[in-house]
Amino acid sequence: MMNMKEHVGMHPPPLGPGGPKYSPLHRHHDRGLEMTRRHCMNGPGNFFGPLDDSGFLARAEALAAVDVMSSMVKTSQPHMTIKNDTNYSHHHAVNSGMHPAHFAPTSSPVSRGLPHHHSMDHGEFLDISAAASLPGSGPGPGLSDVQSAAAAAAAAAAVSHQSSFTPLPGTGGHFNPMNTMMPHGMGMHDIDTDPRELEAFAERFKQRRIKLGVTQADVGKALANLKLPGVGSLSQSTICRFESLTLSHNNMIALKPILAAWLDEAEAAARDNRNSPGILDNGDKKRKRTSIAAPEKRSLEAYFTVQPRPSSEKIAAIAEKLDLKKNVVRVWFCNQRQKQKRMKYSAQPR
DNA sequence: ATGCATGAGAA
DNA sequence: TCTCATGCATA
Repeated sequence: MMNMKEHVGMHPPPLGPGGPKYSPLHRHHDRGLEMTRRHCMNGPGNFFGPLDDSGFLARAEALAAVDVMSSMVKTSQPHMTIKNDTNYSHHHAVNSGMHPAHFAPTSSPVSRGLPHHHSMDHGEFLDISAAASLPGSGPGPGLSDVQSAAAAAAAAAAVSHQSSFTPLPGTGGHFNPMNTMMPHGMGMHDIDTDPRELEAFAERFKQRRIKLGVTQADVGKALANLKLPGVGSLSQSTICRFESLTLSHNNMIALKPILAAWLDEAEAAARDNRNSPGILDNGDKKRKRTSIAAPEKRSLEAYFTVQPRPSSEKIAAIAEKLDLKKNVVRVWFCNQRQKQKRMKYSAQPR
């Protein structure tokens, strides 16, 4: 079974299977650089200063950039503040349910509706009761059993959520979306939204997951198998990002109970040591990814410091100068904005 | 682990 | 059109 999306079918580039590759890799660049750049930026001339090591080349880019910027910078104010996700001031209602397309709802496996201010209630999206299975592809030694057991358990059992993972007292299990502006003296309810709690949980989750011999991808699929209402599968990417806190604060909060539930069950299953066949997946891969060259990326970053939200026209102008498709530029800006909001790099006091 | 992308829902 | 949650593809 493949789970390609509808959209993929629309304009899927001619591509062969890329083949899954894994690299223990590292996290080379970006974030830090990004931040640094922002902090350093003061004037048009400085935007590129810190970045450019090559000199003239970067300079050329800078000039071009300034050109476009000049039109958008009128009353410009170079400054950006790294906004923490506390700025979220809107939206979403809960999950839209899954699509009939196979089992993995790509659009909203979980609930997009994050708890926000006013009336929120959570708990609903974790209501679980399901059955899951795990991949039997044993990566290693003799962990297969554990994995299967874990998966099976997760599947079979329902979940409560915080279980043994949330040592925090206090909120009797309610989310408190508003702690966004508390300097430090949370009073009663930010526990669920407390960054430190999330961080602690993420770390714990990862450690235990590994101990169970389950991969990030396995966890994502197991969640789907649990068939919790409104909760589909999650990708390896998302699990990874959860563990590394590279998700928005709200997203972390929404996912935590779900993952906590899985972990709880998985460990229970491991304890009982049961075996389940587990469904192995196949994977078809397709879609191609466009990549933006370094020079262009640098220019985009420069523009971003000046105007994180360029108008459609500015985007078009930038796209032309950099010889990129307008949509690519637009998406790049969107993604850049999102990055600013990721938990790990948001000014979370710690 | 992370870059580029989609899509639902809110503005 | 943007935001946000997510994912495929890939370094």
